Amino acid sequence: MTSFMHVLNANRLLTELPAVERDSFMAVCETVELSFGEVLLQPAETITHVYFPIDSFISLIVVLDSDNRLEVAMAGREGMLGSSLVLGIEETPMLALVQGAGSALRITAENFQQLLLSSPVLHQRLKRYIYVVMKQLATSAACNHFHQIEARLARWLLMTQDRAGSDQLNLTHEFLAMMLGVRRAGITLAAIALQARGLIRYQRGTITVLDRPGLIEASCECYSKDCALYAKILPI
Amino acid sequence: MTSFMHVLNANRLLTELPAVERDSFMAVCETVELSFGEVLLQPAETITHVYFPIDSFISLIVVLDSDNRLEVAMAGREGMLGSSLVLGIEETPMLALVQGAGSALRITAENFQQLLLSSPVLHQRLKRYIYVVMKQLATSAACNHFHQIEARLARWLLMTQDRAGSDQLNLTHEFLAMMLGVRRAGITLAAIALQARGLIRYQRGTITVLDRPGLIEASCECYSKDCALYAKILPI
DNA sequence: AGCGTTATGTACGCTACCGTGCCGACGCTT
DNA sequence: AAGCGTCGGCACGGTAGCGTACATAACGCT
Repeated sequence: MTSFMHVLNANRLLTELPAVERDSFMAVCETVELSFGEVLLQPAETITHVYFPIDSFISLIVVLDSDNRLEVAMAGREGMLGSSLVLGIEETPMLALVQGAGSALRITAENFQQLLLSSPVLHQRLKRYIYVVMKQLATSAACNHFHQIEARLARWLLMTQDRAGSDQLNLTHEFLAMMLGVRRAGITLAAIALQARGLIRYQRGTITVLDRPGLIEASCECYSKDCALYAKILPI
Repeated sequence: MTSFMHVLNANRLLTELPAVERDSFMAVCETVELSFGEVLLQPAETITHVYFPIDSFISLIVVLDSDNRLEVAMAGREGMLGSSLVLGIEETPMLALVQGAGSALRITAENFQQLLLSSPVLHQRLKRYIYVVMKQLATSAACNHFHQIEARLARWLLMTQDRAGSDQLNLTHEFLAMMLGVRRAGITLAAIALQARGLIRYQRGTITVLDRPGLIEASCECYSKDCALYAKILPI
């Protein structure tokens, strides 16, 4: 039970719940292991389960067509997958891809909707989370439009590091190119530049963050703004 | 009273409300005139009023810094301004600029939050609206990233025409450049191309849509997708 | 009619990024 | 130890859009 509470507290949306709500939550959730590359939801698919990552994290990707796809949001320990159920919508807007393997708490859509009715604190917190996501989506739109690959790459690495909880990230240039919606060669050039500045080191599918403050310096302000927003709207 | 009902029905989020909810709404709302260029909300400002446009419409703009701004959403007769209050958040994520003069229904933030508690149908409908906006924000991010100015301009004109309810739009290239986050000269070239194809005609701050189907053809699919999404999630 | 203001056309060199394709290097498998 | 698939470096020409600047044209005011 204590260890289960520990698990609950590992997702930041679930901390600080009153005992009653925590018990209800525990009664219906299960722990699952997510593996890298797993597709949890296809765009416009019906949501069957809601996920609260613990040490895994998930990329939310807009698929325009077979050639054009772009990651627009991430959900790790600080977020969730399936938030549209909070709005009463059972379809998902985007492709959900497991980007960091690990565990997550899972609830069926039905149980989740029941739970919301009897858990005002959780419900309120999740609505606030949706606001954060909305604002981040809006900012991302502008960021992807105006900022250059190198700065966006730096931002992306920082966001990933936060969620992975490690300075070693298993990522290929190919994968990064898909996330940022650019050429693989474009990532290579940006990565070379960041490495030359001593901010990262990489070889064959592994990127190590060497100088986090330097990487923040190299990223656009969108990273810091995102962090500040989350801290403001969803404190602790 | 009949005319007031007419006004209520003029905003698509307010149609089809049960009589009780409509009465509560009418009791606290007022009609206001919005003039072009008026700033209704600065980013991160506290929301004092919620607006339901009737024949006006509002641009929601992300301001990254003084040079970089980008319109990411529009609210006309089909939408509202201040939806974050539905999520229990009193701050606004973006700059709200009146882009089409006209009238709107207005409610104070306080009254609006009261109203939501006693109006389940309205509340549900507004949550669905938030979902639509979220998905549109995500799609916009990808659209602005991948699609070219000419297609984006066509899309933007169509969206504006829908909300203005007229094929005559009062817009300068300068203004369009700000909305799309591109150079004024870039708009001029795209506009020339669209005019050469006989889709629009323009002179000194007025753009006339001549061939709507053709313009849809020239736009990216994001326009049709947006329309389809709204129709699916918020029918009638 | 004349004048200032605002809107649009156009031109310049420049940059970031594209699509593609090739090569070498690494590391896993057998 | 050899082989093969994956990953990263690099190079090519091409293009969309940038920043800037200046010229022309329409309108509105006196």
